[in-house]
Amino acid sequence: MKLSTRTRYGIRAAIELAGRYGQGPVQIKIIAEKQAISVKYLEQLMAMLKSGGCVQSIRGSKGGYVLGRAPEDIKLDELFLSLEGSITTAEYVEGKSYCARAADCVVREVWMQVQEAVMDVLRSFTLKDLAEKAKIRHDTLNYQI
Amino acid sequence: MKLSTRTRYGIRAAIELAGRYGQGPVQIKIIAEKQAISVKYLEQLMAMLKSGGCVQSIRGSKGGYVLGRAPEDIKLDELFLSLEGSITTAEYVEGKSYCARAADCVVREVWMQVQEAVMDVLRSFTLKDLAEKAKIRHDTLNYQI
DNA sequence: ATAATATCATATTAAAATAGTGGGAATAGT
DNA sequence: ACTATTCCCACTATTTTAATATGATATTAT
Repeated sequence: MKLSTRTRYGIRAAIELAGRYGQGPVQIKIIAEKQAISVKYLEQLMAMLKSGGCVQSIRGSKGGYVLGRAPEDIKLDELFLSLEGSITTAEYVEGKSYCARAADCVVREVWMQVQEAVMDVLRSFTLKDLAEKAKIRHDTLNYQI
Repeated sequence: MKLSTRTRYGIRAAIELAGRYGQGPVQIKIIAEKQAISVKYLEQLMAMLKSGGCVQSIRGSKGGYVLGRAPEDIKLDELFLSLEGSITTAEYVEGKSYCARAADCVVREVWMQVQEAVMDVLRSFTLKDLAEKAKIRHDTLNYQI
């Protein structure tokens, strides 16, 4: 139950897209460079985000990636699920007939609550929030405003 | 960020101990049998729980494991940390000088909140709670009270 | 058309974490 | 002494993570 770089990279990439929202497609190599992620690895992460519906792609020359919706409408829980999946496997939490052992059955309720709590926190952040915060810090750091 | 069997098994083993609290040491093979976990694997999990201070061991014949404290004083967050460690690595969340990239720095706050939320949920459950619930269900299932 | 620029798809690899297995030493009760 | 138990360490197998590599496919520009 460690946080994977997959998820960290993926969310950072999405923040990068959010920061450039409305400025046309952003190429993977731009994101990879800015966020210090391998281009080929990032390709796979973008594919996951795309499957999840958070981002869209434009193929061919001058193509790249754009957010599927406005940054203020994309919350982190959605990105997280696209990249990481549920923290508990579907069979485990959602499975109905899993109460063979009583302890197992009881603990299942705990994990369901944990999962809900995680999702609640992630739902409270939008890409817009994070992109703006990152911008402010970035500016502060680099240009000493 | 999937839930590992290590943690699921470990917590179930602790519930088993809680259900037998005050009845002397419980042998690993008893727990393993009741909870359908490999004896040798469980040995390692018990060692982790022991290091974390949640359980104590008694060596030699008629030995076994007992809870380190009363079941009502042991909360799940403690067991979780013993088995799984922090969901984010210490360097990452607790590291101070990690703001090389602005996006990274901003997202760090998210993971800190996630971690706190998880711990809050786990802190709201004691082993006594779970052991009792498991017992009730067990009885209901087996003896049709 | 052709070339250039992208994503897309798939396979392979390396390292780490997870999930176990096995053999015996140390310890305590009888 | 014998037995039952934890303890310790090493080993293995499987899965996941984190890439890397190669080439196909789509789109635009010239």
